[in-house]
Amino acid sequence: MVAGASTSRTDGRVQRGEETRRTVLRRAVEIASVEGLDALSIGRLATDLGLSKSGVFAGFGSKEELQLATVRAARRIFSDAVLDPIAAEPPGLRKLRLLCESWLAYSRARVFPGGCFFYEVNAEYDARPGPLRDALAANWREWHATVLGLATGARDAGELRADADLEDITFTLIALLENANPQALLLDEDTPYERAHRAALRRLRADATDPDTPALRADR
Amino acid sequence: MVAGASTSRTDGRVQRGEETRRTVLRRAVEIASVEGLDALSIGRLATDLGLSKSGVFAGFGSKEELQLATVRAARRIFSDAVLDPIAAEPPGLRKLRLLCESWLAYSRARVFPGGCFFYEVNAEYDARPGPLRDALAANWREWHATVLGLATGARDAGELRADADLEDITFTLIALLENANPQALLLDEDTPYERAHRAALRRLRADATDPDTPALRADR
DNA sequence: GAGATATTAGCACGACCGTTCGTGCATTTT
DNA sequence: AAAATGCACGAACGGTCGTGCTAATATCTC
Repeated sequence: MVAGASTSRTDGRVQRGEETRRTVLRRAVEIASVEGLDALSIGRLATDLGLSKSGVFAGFGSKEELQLATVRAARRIFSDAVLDPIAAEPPGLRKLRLLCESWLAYSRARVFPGGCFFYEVNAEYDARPGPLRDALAANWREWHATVLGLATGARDAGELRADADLEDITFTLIALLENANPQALLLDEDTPYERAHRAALRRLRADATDPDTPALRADR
Repeated sequence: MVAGASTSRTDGRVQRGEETRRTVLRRAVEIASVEGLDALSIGRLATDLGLSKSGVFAGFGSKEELQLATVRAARRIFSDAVLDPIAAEPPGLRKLRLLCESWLAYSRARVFPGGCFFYEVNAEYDARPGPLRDALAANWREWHATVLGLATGARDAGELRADADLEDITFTLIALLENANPQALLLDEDTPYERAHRAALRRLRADATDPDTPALRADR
């Protein structure tokens, strides 16, 4: 009791439990990316996955906890899809550019069937106080800090001008990326991704110390 | 019957009906801007407004029709708040800049309590086929065409370079504006509006024939 | 006035919601 | 072998949902 540290070495029961939790969350993340966190319903998840409603419920304790767990699961997926591929890249302008491309590929490839998970749920909860908004705000700050960190790295590497407003650059890049998503989905087009890519490179070039660096060629 | 053209000159009955419809829609638009079109419920609207559920229902015929009417109502409010104020302005770079400022003021002032109505509902329905998505896509195209039209006006006035990519400019401006909204709401900050404004001016300046035109001074 | 017409109210329906409860079952611990 | 643990089940709870029906009410035409 002192430290509930042990479910022995390997408990097949809890292992099975976590497996179902994962199954539920995999589906939950899909639904939420298309229809929002409000559209998550325990009964529907149960039906979709051939489980019992009470079983699904028991795995999370409440609907809100299910929603929070869904956000956490989405964060991991996002991180795997967008951040991991460029993790090994050394700081610099190239890394920042690769991040943009990685993000666009992530939205384009429909890693979440509804496009960017966070675009959807941020819009859903940005004006509704509560634990969900708090969690989403934290995720946002984390994402923002990541981009800002890469921008800082590029400046420290001497590839962005010393007086560049890194916060403004971060804001602009995120805006361009995020906005490609709804436009591509709503109009069923691919061009928004190209425009976002072009515009992002353009913005970086504007504050680059060497606008002719291979990472920033205009390519028309 | 030949032409159902007449509900006489002034029929107090239908007038009263339209009045309640307006009342319902005013509330519906508020709710939807914060919680989305899915969160609209006939019973809730009735309770909120002291009407009967069936009364509200009868005014629209179906939930989907209520949602579509809500979108139309929001479109009018948006147009009044953002477009009307600059309608008299002659085409040119200044008008384009004023549009950006008008939009930012609209989001900032919470014309809709949940920030930009369309940001919310586009995210909600951009991945869900159906009449609602179609209506939202049409609205988007209209908005896009408006911005593009102003950009074209600015170029035709000789204030934007002839070879400027107006589509890219339009995409970028919209992205900057729309993205200020969720960030301001989610983090409860005002700075995103300032960043969006600065970034929009910056983008326009980049393709302006005379970057020192008063409409585009950097102001720091 | 009478009668037509359009808006609103009252009520009931079936479906689904989140949640609670008691139970069965497989696994781990003793 | 017995006890304890943890997951999943089915049934049921009170609510709310959208949507029909029918009746009452207000306003029009005549």
